[in-house]
Amino acid sequence: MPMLPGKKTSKEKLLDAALTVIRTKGYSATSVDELCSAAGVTKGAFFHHFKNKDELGVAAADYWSEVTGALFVDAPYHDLDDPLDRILAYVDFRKALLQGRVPEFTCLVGTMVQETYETAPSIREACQRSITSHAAKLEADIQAAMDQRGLTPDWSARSLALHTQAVLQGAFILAKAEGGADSAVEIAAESVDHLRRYIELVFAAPAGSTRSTA
Amino acid sequence: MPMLPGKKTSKEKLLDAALTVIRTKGYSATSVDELCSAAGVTKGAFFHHFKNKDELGVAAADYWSEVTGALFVDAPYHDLDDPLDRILAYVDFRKALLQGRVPEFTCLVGTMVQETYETAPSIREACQRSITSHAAKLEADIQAAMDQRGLTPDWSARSLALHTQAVLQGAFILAKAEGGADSAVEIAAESVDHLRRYIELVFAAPAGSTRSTA
DNA sequence: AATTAAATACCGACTGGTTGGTATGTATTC
DNA sequence: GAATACATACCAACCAGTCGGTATTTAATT
Repeated sequence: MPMLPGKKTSKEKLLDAALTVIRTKGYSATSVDELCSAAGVTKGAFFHHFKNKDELGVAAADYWSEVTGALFVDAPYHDLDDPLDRILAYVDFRKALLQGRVPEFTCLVGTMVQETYETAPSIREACQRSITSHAAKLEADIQAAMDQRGLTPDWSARSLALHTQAVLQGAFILAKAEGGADSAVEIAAESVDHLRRYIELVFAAPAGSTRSTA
Repeated sequence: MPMLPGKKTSKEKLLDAALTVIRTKGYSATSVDELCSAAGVTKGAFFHHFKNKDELGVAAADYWSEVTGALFVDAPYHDLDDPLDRILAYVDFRKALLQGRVPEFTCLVGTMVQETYETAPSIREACQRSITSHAAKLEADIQAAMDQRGLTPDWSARSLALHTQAVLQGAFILAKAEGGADSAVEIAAESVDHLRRYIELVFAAPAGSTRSTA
């Protein structure tokens, strides 16, 4: 269906609106009507593209993976030679994204899965896909850094990759609880700082040896 | 209002039901009617004790602070002499609590604040109180451990205390996304393991790290 | 190139059930 | 007797989802 380029379809407008509205109000509190008026489309358009509200939730999670995936692919840190540098640059990049108001830098799938993990299995799965596929890219660099240093710790590359996502998701919750924009950003950023320090330490200190970090 | 001891009032029954139902379905998706039937009381009882649904949300957050506060006060790790041991024992205790099904070990206020931070300021504030007051108890031990070792790092005791809460909240989100009970618990526990390792490393004070001259 | 058929992309009024909340009543406690 | 602690019936607004209709695009046929 090649439409006029630059002209967004109703489906795209609805998905864009979903990212904003759901991150602001949550999934359950977001009504189909509100989504439609935010997107500037009618209810008929909504139910033409999505069988029901849950199917929009799944599509929104997938769309989120696309949008954020493109953001991280375009990020500059992939060029670095040392895999550990790439990991740390990723963390720095995540910290740099903590800007503006809370609904703008928080994670759609982290928000949605909290509300739907028991009541909407298809949405839960879509959110899990989004998180784990993102973590998998990081896991590759973590494994490379471990191999390069000959590290064989009692934790896996996967667990550390998921841990980074846990810290970020938790930082978002702290920011939401804080409320005010500036202090919320600060609190989230400090958690990311701790995460960065952990990664430095855990890669710097194989049993016994000490190494101060730059 | 001293009633027959052992006989729960409608208010208590509603608050107990709120902890379970809201953690399972989220705040917005939990209807007043459902709360009442889960608690075995009528709607009249609900609106006798709470002006509106949001006021129950606030009361539930406060109640959550009471219940969990009592849990941690009774925990055995307070006896330890070394403040760092107390911190690590706290983390171990949090890890030990990761048992059973997801709605049973996840956090009420972390769930609620995600949905309400923009739409219900009073609930957001109650959730913030709950998180920060809990973190404050940990912060005291962290500060004591820092003082004992003469550590003057570029992070504050408060930021590390909040970071522990971020990791836990993030671990809950990962567990919710994972779905299946066993693997969900495992993923959350591994994040707590990383947190414990970070605290050990950051207090290990290797040569080259900042130390005060006192 | 013109005509037609069929699929796609909407539109917006409508529906039946659910929602948070109210009004009015009564039984019990202080 | 007055406040507290419920109970029940009720309501207007809102909810997700439906349905018949129309405009537009694509494909097939002539």
